[in-house]
Amino acid sequence: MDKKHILVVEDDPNLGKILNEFLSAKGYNITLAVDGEEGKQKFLNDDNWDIILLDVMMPKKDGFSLAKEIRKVDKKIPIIFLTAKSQKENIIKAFKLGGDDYLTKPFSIEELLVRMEAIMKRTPQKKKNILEDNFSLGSYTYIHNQNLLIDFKKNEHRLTTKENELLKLFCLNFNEKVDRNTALIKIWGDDSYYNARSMDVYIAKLRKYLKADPKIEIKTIHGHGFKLMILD
Amino acid sequence: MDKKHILVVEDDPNLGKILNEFLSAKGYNITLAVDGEEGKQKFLNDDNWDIILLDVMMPKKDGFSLAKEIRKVDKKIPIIFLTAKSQKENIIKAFKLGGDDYLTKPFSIEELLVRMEAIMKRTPQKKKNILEDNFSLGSYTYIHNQNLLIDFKKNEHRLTTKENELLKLFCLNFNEKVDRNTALIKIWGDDSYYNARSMDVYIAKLRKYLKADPKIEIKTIHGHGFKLMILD
DNA sequence: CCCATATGTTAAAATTAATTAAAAAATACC
DNA sequence: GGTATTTTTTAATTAATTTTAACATATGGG
Repeated sequence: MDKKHILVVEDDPNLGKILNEFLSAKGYNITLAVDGEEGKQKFLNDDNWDIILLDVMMPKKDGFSLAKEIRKVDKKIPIIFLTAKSQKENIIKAFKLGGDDYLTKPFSIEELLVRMEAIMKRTPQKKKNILEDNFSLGSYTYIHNQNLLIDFKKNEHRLTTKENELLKLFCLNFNEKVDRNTALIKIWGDDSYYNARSMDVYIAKLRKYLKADPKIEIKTIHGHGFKLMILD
Repeated sequence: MDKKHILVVEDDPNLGKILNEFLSAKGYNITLAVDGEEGKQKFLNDDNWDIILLDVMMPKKDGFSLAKEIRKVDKKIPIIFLTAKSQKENIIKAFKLGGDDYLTKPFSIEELLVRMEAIMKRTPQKKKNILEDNFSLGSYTYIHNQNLLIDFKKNEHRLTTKENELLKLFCLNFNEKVDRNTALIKIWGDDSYYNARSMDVYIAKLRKYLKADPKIEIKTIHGHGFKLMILD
């Protein structure tokens, strides 16, 4: 799964709910905590967060204190403060504590979203996004940065850009489902009808390249996407 | 290296002066432009910027248009918008254009500073923008400031201006994709059809020069650009 | 079981890139 | 200042890649 994980620490249940619904709908994975203590628990409980949204005024432990504690163990995780007060000193303090942004309530939730995304685009991916140079795929060897797919007889297929991007995406998600939309947006930029048909053409090409090894399969998950896997 | 370079594009001379004095005092190197056109000139004139501050409403070319043009040649340089209006649509637009922050005037200059620093802390250090005089490229040595490409047999290719600019751009982005548009705008000044054809001719010339070492490749990324890389 | 919709396959069309040669423009030389 | 030389651009041809189209087949809900 490559959903981003967001920890939201917010004591106002209304705002919490709105954030949860909106951000979930945008494809994020939300965890909600209702006070600073719980926020800390949940933060420590997982080490897979992509960004943290912190209310400043909260019961038990305020957002600034929590941020300070988070920064002791994680210097890099993006933190955005959400707060009712917006005195200058507070803003400065928020950034000095290592915060990445500071929004004053009431804020536009869309603005929050674009600000989050702006920060995350500058944050290195934590994922196993790196495919080894020589990826062993059944009896094939796949060298993604050379667009090369080599079979056991050393026959080389030089992949085109699109073929390569698609195969790379499948290998990065080996044994996991890749949604049609995910692939379309990542590779084609949008998921229009014709791009979808184009992708189907490329699926066929990849299957043709890979058919020398009957154990390798690009399985169709009807209505959802594909899964590259090896049968045993 | 030492001082960070900031390009400030702001038509209000008072604000320009304040920014200049304050940020200079904080150890930054400031370049001021007073309208969008001049901003573009200065931006293209140097490729060593760390961050850009853009007023939105300006004579000749507004900040959003300038940002769009800047993003054509540099996807990563941080951009902060400074503006009098703060309608929601504008904020969203600013971020969608690839902006990193959006401050509404009048803003606290200290807040601007901490926001700038928050963004720059997430921005990878620009690579040694000045290639070493002797850049080792596979079995070649490339001396960019002498337009010289020397192969392992000490044969020298004297590069023309365009050949040199293109190879330099590829070396500065070694192992990374260089978009066609980026190259066209940086080297030819605009990305018209004929300039694109001209660039293709130069790509062929460079490939010819480099073909003595089969490990060096200028890889085509169809629909996007090129990537200079060394195979292993 | 039927139907609407989604996917598979192949071929043709459209777009984009590579290559080579010739024309035009810029520069250097006398 | 005019001519030779070099550099860059334009043009024309070929090749590669991607998209569109047309038709075949499969899937799952009703």
